[in-house]
Amino acid sequence: MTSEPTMSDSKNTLTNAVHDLLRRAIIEQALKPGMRLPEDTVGEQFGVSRTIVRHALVRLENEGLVITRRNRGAFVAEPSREEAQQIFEVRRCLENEVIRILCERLPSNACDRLEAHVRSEETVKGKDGPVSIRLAGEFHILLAELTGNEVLARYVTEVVLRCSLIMSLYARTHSSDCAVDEHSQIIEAIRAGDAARAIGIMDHHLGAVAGRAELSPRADSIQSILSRYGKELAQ
Amino acid sequence: MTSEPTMSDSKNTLTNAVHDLLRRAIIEQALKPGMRLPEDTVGEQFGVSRTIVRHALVRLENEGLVITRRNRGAFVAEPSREEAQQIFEVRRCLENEVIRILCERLPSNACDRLEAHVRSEETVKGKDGPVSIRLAGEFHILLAELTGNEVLARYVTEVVLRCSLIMSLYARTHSSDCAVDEHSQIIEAIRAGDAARAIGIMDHHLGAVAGRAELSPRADSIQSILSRYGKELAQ
DNA sequence: GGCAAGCAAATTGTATCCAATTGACGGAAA
DNA sequence: TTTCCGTCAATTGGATACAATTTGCTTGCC
Repeated sequence: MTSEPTMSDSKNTLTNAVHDLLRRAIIEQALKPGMRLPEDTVGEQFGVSRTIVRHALVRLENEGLVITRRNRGAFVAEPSREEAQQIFEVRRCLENEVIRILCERLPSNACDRLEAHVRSEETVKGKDGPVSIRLAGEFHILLAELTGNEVLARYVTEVVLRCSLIMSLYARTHSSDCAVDEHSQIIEAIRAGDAARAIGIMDHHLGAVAGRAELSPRADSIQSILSRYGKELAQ
Repeated sequence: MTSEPTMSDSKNTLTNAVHDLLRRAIIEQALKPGMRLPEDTVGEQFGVSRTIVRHALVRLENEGLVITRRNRGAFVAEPSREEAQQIFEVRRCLENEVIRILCERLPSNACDRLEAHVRSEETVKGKDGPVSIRLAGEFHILLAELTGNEVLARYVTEVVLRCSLIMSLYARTHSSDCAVDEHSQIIEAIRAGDAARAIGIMDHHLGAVAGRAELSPRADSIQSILSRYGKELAQ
């Protein structure tokens, strides 16, 4: 589940490699939001031509991790607070569905895999580094993949990745202590087939994650701020 | 809402144009599932180079409307019955969320726009042509866009389009008579703020749509069919 | 008659090349 | 001093050329 079997693993080798590398770099905050991604710089770095980089960037844009401006190039996305709330809304909806499905039909080895993952999360517990961020996200991705619904899994993957990006932008702290514990609780509830409780925990969990990002208070989009100052200038 | 303002309308003009054109052609069944899409054939047809076509195809692949095989090229997707069920599952989940949101916060002009759309659906009622298929889908897309949640709207758009493709593969009939009527009922329920009823209708509606496609009965993958005919030939 | 190997055609994968657009810098005029 | 305009460097948008891979067919052998 880690990261590779992205449905296009064995094809488009180079494009895929660059795509995965860039995505990882973004999620782990090596590439920070707003940072430019010039095609030939990236290309030289990886020893491939712009063509490859370009294709990778197109994909990343589709995933919402990168935005491109015409004739300006690609930038690591900087989700607005509004966008962040929308993403969290969708994520909650999707993950609740995941829980619902898993409580109905849980694959045999599911709990083992989930618990194994939580253990690996615990080994990096305390360190608030990029690795723990990635692992925390991958727990949810694993959960989605266990449903067997690949479409659902793909969407959950996308939203989770974007949430990682959001947290790197807005979160005050990444203290994942409680998170790991809640992951365990979710496993418990699912094993018991208690959908209601599992959804409750998940809601609380996502709420906590979203809460750690200060999404609501400030008005965020430049235009929403400036719109209060009159529009007369723009002819 | 019709089709253009796809968040990247004014940029990448050529790529976008080809992308939209191909998508439309697929949804309206001008390009049938399984049909090949050679890059230079398409390119010549539209008077652009392979570069453009390829970018468009990458996008379409991300949307699940085409698949590409390494060194073989791109084909219009032929969703398996299993995949189709997964898509319907996700669609139901997402559209229920749409309803829930709309019952809470309904934009002022929403009902007008929805009813206008239903009226335009009624004008082509009876004719089971590609246009009515597209319009039926666009009702749901409009619904999603009215939530104001762009992420949600994007996912709904994707699933709805894929459902159109699925229907063109598996549906016995496209009789959209009942569908249009149910669209009206959904508007009614939303206007009344009755989320439970609206969701009920939507569930029934999607169930009917999914039911019109004979998804469950036959095993569909080639290998699962042929496996019953003995495997002795293949060494 | 069937099977395997090898060759040729077609198509994609990748790199390089030219053109067009953008943003920045600097100079000139008000 | 400030604003405006023109030129220039940098970077992407798009097209073409070459390499690698696959496929289907032909040929020859069993």
